Amino acid sequence: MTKGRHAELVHQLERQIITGELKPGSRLDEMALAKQFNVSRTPVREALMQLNASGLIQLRPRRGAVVAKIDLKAMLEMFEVMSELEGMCGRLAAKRASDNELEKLKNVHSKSQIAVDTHDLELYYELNVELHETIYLACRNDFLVQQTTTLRNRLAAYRRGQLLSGNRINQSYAEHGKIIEAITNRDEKLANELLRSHIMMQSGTFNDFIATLPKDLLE
Amino acid sequence: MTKGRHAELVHQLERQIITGELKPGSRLDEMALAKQFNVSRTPVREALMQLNASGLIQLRPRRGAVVAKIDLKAMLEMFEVMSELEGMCGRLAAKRASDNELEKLKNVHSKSQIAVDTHDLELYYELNVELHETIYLACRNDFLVQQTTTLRNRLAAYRRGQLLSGNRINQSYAEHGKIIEAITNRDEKLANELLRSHIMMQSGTFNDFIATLPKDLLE
DNA sequence: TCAACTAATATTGTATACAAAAATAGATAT
DNA sequence: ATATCTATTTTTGTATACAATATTAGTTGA
Repeated sequence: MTKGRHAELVHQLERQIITGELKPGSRLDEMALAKQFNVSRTPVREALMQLNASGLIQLRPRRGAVVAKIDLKAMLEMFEVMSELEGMCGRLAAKRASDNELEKLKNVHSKSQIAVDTHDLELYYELNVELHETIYLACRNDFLVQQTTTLRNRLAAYRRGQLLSGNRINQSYAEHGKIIEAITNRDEKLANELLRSHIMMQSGTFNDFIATLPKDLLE
Repeated sequence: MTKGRHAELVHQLERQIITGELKPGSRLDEMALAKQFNVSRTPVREALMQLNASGLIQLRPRRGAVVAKIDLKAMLEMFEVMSELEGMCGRLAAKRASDNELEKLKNVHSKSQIAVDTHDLELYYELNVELHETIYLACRNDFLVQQTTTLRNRLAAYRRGQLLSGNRINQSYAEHGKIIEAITNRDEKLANELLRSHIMMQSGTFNDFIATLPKDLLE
C-alpha cells in the first residue's frame, strides 16, 4: 500500500460496483466502509470524492453516497455516446491496425466460430471481450480507449441482464465477421458504422433491453 | 455555502485552471490553498481528489498535486476524440434540431457575417461560442454535451495560444455556413464530417498548433 | 390507529493532531 | 568547488475530535 489507502479504496469500490457486487442505489456508509477496510473515515471520504467525480457514485450533500442510479434518459444518452466511441475505435483500427493485429482479429474470430458451434456461451463471452480489446489496441488512441472503458464500466451494472441468448450469438458472430472484414479492407466508414450498430444492438433492441431492466435499478 | 466547502473549492479551482489563471505544471500546495480559501486542509484535499479524477490536475502519491500537464501524444489523442464528439453533436443536431433551433443557427450566422466584415474578432469569438452552444442544445443529448464540455475544458489551457487570425476567421465563417446548411438539410453524415474537421482545423494545421505551444506546457 | 411534534441518535462535514515520507539545507570530505 | 551524507524542516497521508445537519424513535394528541 505504498500508493495510499484511498487509491486502494477507489480500486476496490470500483470493482465492486462494476461487477454488480454493489448495486445501483446501494448506500455507501462511511463508517461501515472504514471498518470494512480497517481505515479511518478520511481515506474513505477521499475515495468517495473520486468515485463521485468519475460518475460511479452520487454524492448528495449531507445525505451520503449511493451507487449511481442512472435514469432512462441518461442511460439512452450514454449508450448513444458509447456506441459512437466504439464506432470511432473501429474507424481508427481500420486506419491503423498492424498486420499482426489483423491476424489476431482473424484468429479470435475463428475460435469464436467453435464457441458458436458448440453453443459455449462462456467461451464466446471471453472471446468477444478479447476481440473488442484487440480493436482497442489497434485504434492507437489510449485516451479514447480509456474514455470508452470508463463509460462501459459506468453502464456495466445495467448491462448485466442482457445475457447472450443463442440467437443473439449467431447475429453477433455474423456482425463480428463483417466488422473484421471492414477493418481488414481499411474501410473506415464501414467499420465505424458496423461497430456503432453492433454496440447498439448488443442488447437486442432497446425495447427488449429496457424491458429486461429491473425496475429498482432505475431512479 | 450550503453545499459544502469542497464543492465550492472544486468550482473555483476548475475555473482558475480553465481560464489559465493556474497554468499546467503549477504546484497546488494544500496549506496555501487552505489559507487562501480560509478552510482546513480537509476540504482542500477532498476537492483535489475530485479534480484528479476529472483529469484537471495530477496527484502524485506523497508528492503533491500539480495542474495537469498533457504530453503531445495524449493531446493529439484528446483532440481526436473531441473532434469526434463535436461531429456527433452535429450529426444528432441534423437529426433532431427544432425549427426554432435551425432559425437561431441562421440568425447567429448572419450576425457573424457582420463581425467578419468589420474584422471584429471579439464579437466573432462570442458568436462562435453561441453557435456551437446552439448545436449542443439541438443534439438533445445532455451526457454528450457534458462529455464534450469536460474535454474542451481539459484542453482549454492548450488552446489559449491559437487566437483567431483574420484569415482563419474567413475560413471559419465559410465552414459554419456549410455546417448549418448540412444541419438544415438533415444531412447527418455531412454535418458530422464538417463539424469534425471544423474542430480539427480550428487550430489551423496541427503543425501550426504545435509550433505555437509554449514548451513549458508540455511535459 | 395514525399523524404530528419533540427528543435522542446517527451521520456528514470540517478542523486539528500526529505519523511517515519527501524536500531542503548544512556539514563534511574529496 | 563539488559531491555526498546527515540533520532539519516541510508536506503529505491518516486518525481522531468536534460541530452541524439529517434521521430515527418515542411520545402525545386527536
